[in-house]
Amino acid sequence: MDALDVFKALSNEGRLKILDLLKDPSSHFHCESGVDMDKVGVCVGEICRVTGLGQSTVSVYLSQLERAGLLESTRVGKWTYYRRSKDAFAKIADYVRENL
Amino acid sequence: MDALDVFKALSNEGRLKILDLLKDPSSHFHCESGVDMDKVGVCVGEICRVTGLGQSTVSVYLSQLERAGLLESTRVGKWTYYRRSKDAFAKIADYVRENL
DNA sequence: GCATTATATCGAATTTTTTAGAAATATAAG
DNA sequence: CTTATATTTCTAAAAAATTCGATATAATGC
Repeated sequence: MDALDVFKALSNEGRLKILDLLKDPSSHFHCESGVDMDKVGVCVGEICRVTGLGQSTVSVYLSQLERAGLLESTRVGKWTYYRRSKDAFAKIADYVRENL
Repeated sequence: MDALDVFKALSNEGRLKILDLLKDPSSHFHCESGVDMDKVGVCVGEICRVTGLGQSTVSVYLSQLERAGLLESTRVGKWTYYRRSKDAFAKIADYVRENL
């Protein structure tokens, strides 16, 4: 885990907002293609729609969050679904408690 | 606690280095004025000397870290001694685990 | 093949952060 | 009160991050 990358990813309001929305996808987003958002994640376009941020901005944000290990993604057809990493946040909490 | 301020404070290599050095002051710094560094903290000039960073840079860094609640300071005579906050890091760890 | 849709990447303008040097402030010592 | 030292604040230039629109890539359906 690159702590600096993680903290940089977390030091932006828009990215924190996305992380928060992704805690409970089905209550914030809806999905045309019928995948289970709570399992597979949410596609880029939906995140744009809900946050009001531009498409390229959201795409970059999601890449940063994924590179830092906070999100995971799966490509299904033309959609890329992003979801929260299952254990990243507990690991970060442990890191903060033990190493920071 | 302003999480964004905390993560911004943590998203810089120099500031992370300072936090690390301040974990064990007496093994990295020495003190002319004879205060107990492990209790009171380390003065700005010493942090400049050890990190090699400019004095105004270090002063700004320390202010940012203090504003985010990660450091505390005490002025004694002409020196300002900075030390790690006793419980900030456990609180941040809890925040990450529960709210992020 | 071509048109459409979703996402990623590029390029550029804007904003923010970083950082150093200079000036200002505060304290101590003579 | 003057001088020396430690720190903070001011200023400004350089570097990095933000953000958008345009373009490129990838997948779908005709």
